[in-house]
Amino acid sequence: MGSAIRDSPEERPPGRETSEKMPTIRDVAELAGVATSTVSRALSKPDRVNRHTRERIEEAASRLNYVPSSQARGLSSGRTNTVAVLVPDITNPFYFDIIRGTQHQLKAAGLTQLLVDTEESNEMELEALHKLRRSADGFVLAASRLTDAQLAEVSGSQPLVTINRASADAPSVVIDTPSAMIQALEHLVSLGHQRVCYVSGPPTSWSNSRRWKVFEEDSTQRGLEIHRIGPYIPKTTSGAAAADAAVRTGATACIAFNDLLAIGMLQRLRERGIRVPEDMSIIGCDDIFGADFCNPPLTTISSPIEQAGRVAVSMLLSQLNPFQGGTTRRLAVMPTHLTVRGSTGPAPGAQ
Amino acid sequence: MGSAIRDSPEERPPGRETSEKMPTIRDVAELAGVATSTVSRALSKPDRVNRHTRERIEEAASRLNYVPSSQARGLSSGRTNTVAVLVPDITNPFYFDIIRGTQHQLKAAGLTQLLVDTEESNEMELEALHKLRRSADGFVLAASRLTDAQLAEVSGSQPLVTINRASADAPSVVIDTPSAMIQALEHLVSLGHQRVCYVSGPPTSWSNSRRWKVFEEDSTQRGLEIHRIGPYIPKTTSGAAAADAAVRTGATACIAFNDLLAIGMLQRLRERGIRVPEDMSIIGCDDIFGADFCNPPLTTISSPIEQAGRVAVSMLLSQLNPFQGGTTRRLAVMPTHLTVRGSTGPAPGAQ
DNA sequence: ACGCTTGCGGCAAGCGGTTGCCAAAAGTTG
DNA sequence: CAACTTTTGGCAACCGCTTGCCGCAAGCGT
Repeated sequence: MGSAIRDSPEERPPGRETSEKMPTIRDVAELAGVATSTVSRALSKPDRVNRHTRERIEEAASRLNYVPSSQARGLSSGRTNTVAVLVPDITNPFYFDIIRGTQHQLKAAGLTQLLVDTEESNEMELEALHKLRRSADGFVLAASRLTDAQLAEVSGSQPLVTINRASADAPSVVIDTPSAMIQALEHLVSLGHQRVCYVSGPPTSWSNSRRWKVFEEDSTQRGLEIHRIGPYIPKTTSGAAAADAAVRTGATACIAFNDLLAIGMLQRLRERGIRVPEDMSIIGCDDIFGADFCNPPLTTISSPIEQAGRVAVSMLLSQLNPFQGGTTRRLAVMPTHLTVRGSTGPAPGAQ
Repeated sequence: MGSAIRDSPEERPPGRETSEKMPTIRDVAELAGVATSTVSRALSKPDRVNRHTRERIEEAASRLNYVPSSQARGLSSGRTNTVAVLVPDITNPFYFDIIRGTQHQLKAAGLTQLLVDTEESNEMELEALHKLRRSADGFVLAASRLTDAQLAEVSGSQPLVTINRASADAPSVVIDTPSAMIQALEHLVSLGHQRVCYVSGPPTSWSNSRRWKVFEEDSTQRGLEIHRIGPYIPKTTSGAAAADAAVRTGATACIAFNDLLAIGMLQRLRERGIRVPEDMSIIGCDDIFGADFCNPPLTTISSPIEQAGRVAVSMLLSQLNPFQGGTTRRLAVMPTHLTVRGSTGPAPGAQ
C-alpha cells in the first residue's frame, strides 16, 4: 500500500471489480460532514459527542455499511480485542466444552477468540504464547503443559489465566477433582474393591499428578492395594494397552486419568471378554460427551467444564480492566462429584 | 495513543512495569544499523535483500525477541493472514473434525484461524460474515444456514468456500452422502427391511434435504414403504422424541440425519426396551466421535470430515492467491461409505 | 575506460483508526 | 453584559509496518 501518487484522485486502477473499496472512517466523516475524530468518538465513546451529531454519524455509518477495521483500531489503541485460548488437543471433547465456555463468555464481552491447538507440546505452547503476544490481549491456557518456571515468566509479561493448572504466579481456575476422587474411592470400597489401579495420563499434566496424589493418599489411608500404570496418551486408542496392563495388575477396579482412556479400556475389555463391571470396574474422569452412552455407561467424575471456561474468561477480563469492580480473584475452584453409571459394580467375589 | 509531546524522548511514565515496551521494527532496524524498510523486506521477502544484511537483521531481531505486529502488518498490506471458520454448533463433534482439519491446513499455510459458532442461526452467520469482513481474508462456511441469495451475495464480495453446501456461486466441498445413502438402503434391503424411516434434521440444512431426497428416490425405486419424521434439532437430546416417533411409524429401520440423533435414539430405544437391532435397525450419518463405542456400536455413513476441512482451506487458499499454480476448483466431492457396526440387523420376522 | 543493467537499501507516504490538546460555541453566573 | 466554565468538534501526530520509487554502487560487455 501507500503509493505516493496523489495526482488524479478520481483515477481508479482498471479491473478489481471484485469488491468496491470498503468504506473507511473518512468516508463516514465526509458523508456526515464532520471530522474523522468525531466519528471515531461517536462510535466508541458516545457520551463524548453531542447526541444530534452522533445520530447523524450513526446514520451515515449504517448507510455506508461501515465496519471499523479492528486492525487499525488495535494498532492505535494498543488493544486487540482478542483473547487466545490454548488447548493441548482440539479433538479432545473435554476441551470442546472449555472452548464452548470461553467462546460464550468472550462473545458476551465483545471479544473474539483465537483458538490454538498446542498438540500437547510444551514447545508449541511456548511458541504460540510468543507469537501471539502482539495479537491477543490475554491468554487462557487450558491444561498448560508449561513448567512452573515458564509459566511464571510468561505470566509476568502478559495477562493470562490457566485452567486446571494452579500456580502461584497466575490466576487459575482448577477443577476440584480431589474431593470427587475421594467419592470415587469411597464408592469402590463400598462395593468391596480392595485392589485398585490408577491409569495415568500425560506426565506433564498437572491434573494428572494431582489426581494420582489424591488417589495414592486416600487409597493408602483406606488400606487398599494400589497399582499405577501408564503414562498413556489420553486418547481412546491408548485404552487398549491400558486395559491389558490393568488386567495384569490384578486390580478389580481402575480409575483412569480421563474418560477417553476409560472408554478405550471399556472397548478393549469387551473385546477380550472381560466383563465390566462384573469382572472389573472402571471409573473415568471429566464426564465428557460420550461418557453417558458408551457401553456400559461410564461411572465418572463430573465437572462443570464449560463453566470453568466461562469463569476463566471472567477472571481474565477483570485482569484486563482492573476497574469495573469485580474482585480480581486469583483462584477459582470448581466443584465436582461422582456420577455413578454402569461401569462400576461389586468387586468380583465380594459378598 | 499518539501524544504530540516529543520533548524528552527518554521520559517514561511512572508505573507500568508490567512489561517493557515491545520491540518494534524500528528497534531492530536501529540495532542492525539499517532502515526499517530493509528490516521489513528482510523478514518478508528474503530474496529482496542481501544475504549478509539479512543475517545481521535476523540476529538483531532474535536478540530483541522481535515479533512483527500482525495488526500493523495487516493494516498496511491489506491482508490479515486470518481465515474465519463458521460452524453452526461448536459442540457438535462433526464440526470438531472439520475444525481440526481447517486448523491443521491453515497453520501449515501460516494463517490463523478465527473460530465462530453461529449457533445454527442464519442471522448470526450473516452478522459474523459482516463484522469479520475486515478481520479475515476469507471464510470457510461449514454447513451454512444461509439462503441461496444470501450466499450468492456474500460470496460476491469476499472469498469464501462452503462445506456441505453446494452452490453455483461459491466453491464448495461437499460430502457425497448420496452414494453411501444408497449403500445404506441396499444394506437394509438385503437384511429384509421393507419399511424404512428417515429422521430429518434442520430444515435449513442443505445436507438434510439432500439426504432426504436421495433416501426418498432410492427407497421408492426399491419399492419400500417410506416414512419421514422430524425435523429435529441434531442433538442427542432430540433422539428420544425421534425414537418414539419412529416406533409409531411402524418402520423396522431408520436412517437418521446424523449420528447425534441416531445415538440419542439408541438410548431412548434401550430405555423403552426396544432392542436394536433385533426390533429396529438404526443407521447414522457422519461417523463422529462416539459412533464406534455407543451401544450398540452405530452403523453409519462415514465421511472424511477432517479431510473436508483441509480441502476447503486449500480451495480457499488457491482463491486467495490465484497464482501459485493449483487449479481453482469450484467443487470437491468427498467420497463416503457405509460402515456397518452393530446397530443394524435382519428385519424382525424376515426369514 | 564508458555507458548500462542489476542488486541493494533508503526515503517517505500511506493503511485506518485513536487521542491529547486546543479553540470556538454554548451555557452559567453575578 | 462581561468573565468564567463546560461542551463539542477539529487538528494533527502518531501506532508499526509495507511498498512504490529512487539513487548509489558494483558487475558487465565491448
